[in-house]
Amino acid sequence: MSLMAPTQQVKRRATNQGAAVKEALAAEDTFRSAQDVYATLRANGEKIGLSTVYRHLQIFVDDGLADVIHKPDGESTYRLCGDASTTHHHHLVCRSCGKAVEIEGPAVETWADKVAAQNGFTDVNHTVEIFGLCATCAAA
Amino acid sequence: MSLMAPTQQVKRRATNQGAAVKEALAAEDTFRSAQDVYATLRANGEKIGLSTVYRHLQIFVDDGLADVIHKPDGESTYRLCGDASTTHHHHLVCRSCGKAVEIEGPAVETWADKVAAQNGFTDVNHTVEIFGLCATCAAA
DNA sequence: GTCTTATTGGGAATCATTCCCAGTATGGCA
DNA sequence: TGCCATACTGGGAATGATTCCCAATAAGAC
Repeated sequence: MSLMAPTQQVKRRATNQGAAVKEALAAEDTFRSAQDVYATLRANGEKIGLSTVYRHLQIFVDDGLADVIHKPDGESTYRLCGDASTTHHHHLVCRSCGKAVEIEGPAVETWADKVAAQNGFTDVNHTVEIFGLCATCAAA
Repeated sequence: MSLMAPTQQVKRRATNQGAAVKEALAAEDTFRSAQDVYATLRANGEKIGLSTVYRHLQIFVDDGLADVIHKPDGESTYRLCGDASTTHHHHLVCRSCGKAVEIEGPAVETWADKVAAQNGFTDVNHTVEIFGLCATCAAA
């Protein structure tokens, strides 16, 4: 989402908690809320605080390691994304299980820029999320 | 955004408060938060409660009179939209002043549907919002 | 090992939004 | 025109996610 220049890595220590959060996210290819990740970690016996989970999630986003999407109900959900920072992309998200598929739409990008320019808008970015029911959830 | 069948109007009374909220929204073509609308109304001497503002805003949305967009920070903002219910459209929003321009992108619609179908997703809908700085705000 | 300081976590604080419910006002009806 | 059933109102409590604060803890450099 950020339009800043590539975030330069700040000095950052390697901690168990940070690794745990990353692992939790890596375990599934779905968008998960901070609360959810926290619950999972605790249930897993991990010793970690909620604040810390939020902190790391935010760091991942800042570092371009994770994508965020805000569910319609306002909750923020996170997911690790391979080369998210290098490849701008969007998501097709299952509104039931959260499973997400990365999608690209070059046409959409150019369309967005064009429309913005035509209306005199600058410093533009956009959000495109497609919600639906994945095959699995639809069958259930 | 809803995929339901056109909401059938429930019996609904005409009240001063309801009218006031609608007027407040109609006064400007920008997306405004409930808190914002509430503050404006009160500042304007209107006798109305915060709950009531939220209530009417939600009603407008349900009735297809208004559009909602969730700002990246999670706050919900509302704006009256002429024939929103009949014409599916998106918005180009100024991230500074909230001013919004209605835009259409037939290509985006079909693209979204196609991508979803290819991935086995059903019951699909999507959100597309473009944020930027309008000419006025950019100049300031 | 020691020291500097980033990191942690738990509880308080914030904030938007929702809930609850007794009081109020609208619309229908006689 | 007056009355009644009930939709609407609003203030404060409740909720829930997220942020803040800060003393205790633990990386990592020398």
